[in-house]
Amino acid sequence: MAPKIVNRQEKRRSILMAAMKVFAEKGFTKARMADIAETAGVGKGTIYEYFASREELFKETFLFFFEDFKKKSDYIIREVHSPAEQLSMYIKELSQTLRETHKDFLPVIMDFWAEGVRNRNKMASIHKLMKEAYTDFRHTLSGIISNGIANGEFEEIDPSLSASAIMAAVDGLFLQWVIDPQIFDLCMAVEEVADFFLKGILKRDRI
Amino acid sequence: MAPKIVNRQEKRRSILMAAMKVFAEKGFTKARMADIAETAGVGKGTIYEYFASREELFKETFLFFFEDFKKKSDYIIREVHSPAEQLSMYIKELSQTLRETHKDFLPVIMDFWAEGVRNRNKMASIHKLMKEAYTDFRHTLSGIISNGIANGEFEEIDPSLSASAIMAAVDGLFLQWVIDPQIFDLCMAVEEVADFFLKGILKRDRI
DNA sequence: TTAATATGACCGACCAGTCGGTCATATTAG
DNA sequence: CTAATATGACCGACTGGTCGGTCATATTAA
Repeated sequence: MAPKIVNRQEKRRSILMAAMKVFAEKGFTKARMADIAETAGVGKGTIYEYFASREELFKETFLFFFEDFKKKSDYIIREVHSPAEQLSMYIKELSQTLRETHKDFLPVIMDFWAEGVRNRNKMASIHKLMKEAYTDFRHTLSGIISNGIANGEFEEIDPSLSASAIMAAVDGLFLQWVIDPQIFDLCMAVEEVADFFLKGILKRDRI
Repeated sequence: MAPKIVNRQEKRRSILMAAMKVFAEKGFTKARMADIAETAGVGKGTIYEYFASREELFKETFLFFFEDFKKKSDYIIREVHSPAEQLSMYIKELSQTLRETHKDFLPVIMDFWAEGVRNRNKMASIHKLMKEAYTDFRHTLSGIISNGIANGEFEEIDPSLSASAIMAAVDGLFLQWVIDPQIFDLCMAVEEVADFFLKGILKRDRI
């Protein structure tokens, strides 16, 4: 019955995609291996031929999202050269990704956070992944800011803390938007806040 | 004919406290009724004499935290009269509450968020509570800001969006701090960001 | 006063259902 | 044929919530 699937990588991928779809619909906690198997069109046992556990599927999903955004942001950094522009593009991309791509994955994103915070239990690895992801974000952003300071575009602010502040604003607005999408449009809100921030750190007068 | 002289309110409260303790240790999802019963020193069935379900226990816990903060913030609003001062005190109180009181309740707070977002399922009530809480925060903050604008302390900014931004910054920094407490001290970070924000909205020159 | 009785708080064994993961078997490929 | 792979029935661990029975104590009758 099982046909001529040959490429293991490909099959692994298709199972992962099915898992992501189910996660998206139900969230990690409520996603059942049986659902994933059915969605992938394979037997439940087959999943375990490709993934050690439900947790591994979850981790891979997290990495998928992270690396997806990373690719886009790397592109921005590479193609745009003014730190101020980089910053504003980066932030915009982040909010758009959250709003559009991730819209359907809300429950999963929340589960990432919820699990990422619990660093005591056996899901510690998710905490580690998330910590690394945030460190990476912070590093990228503070790099941009440092450049801006160096070339005189920005005031002499604390790059790391500023990076944290930007990420915080995006995450926090996202959270409010998720709870009640009526109050504002995520991208607009993020943009306004980013503008305010930029205005605050841009050197007014370069004599 | 009440046989035993049991203060029902008091007992209810003690069970709730036990639940909060267990939630704090394990998070809502992993907290078992059996654990709560043992911690409270009562039989499992007894819990159901006071609370309809595990979910109700969870909701009450949320309300407990929310109302606790609300009390403190009301006091600030009442006692301090300059909007700029109110704002800065309010933010400080919020971050302190998060850092100190809520430190041990991290897994629960994350569960509030995670559950609050899932507004489709039967826990819809948590979503509603959370939405109300956020609306309340936003309302308080934008009220302060409106006052500040009216009396000329602040620039003519959008009170609601500014309120959202402040909340976002606090929530977002909290999140990062939770994931990695090393990178900064929550209260310091919040204070710096708040100062930056205040500097940006304070009217520099009045005539 | 005290014994009989009524009340409802309390309990934990139990139920019914769930789900992640395993493994004996089936299918296919070579 | 043998090895590799796929499968889903099955297992065992776990859990939220229930229910019939118990018993401490308030009430009452004598």
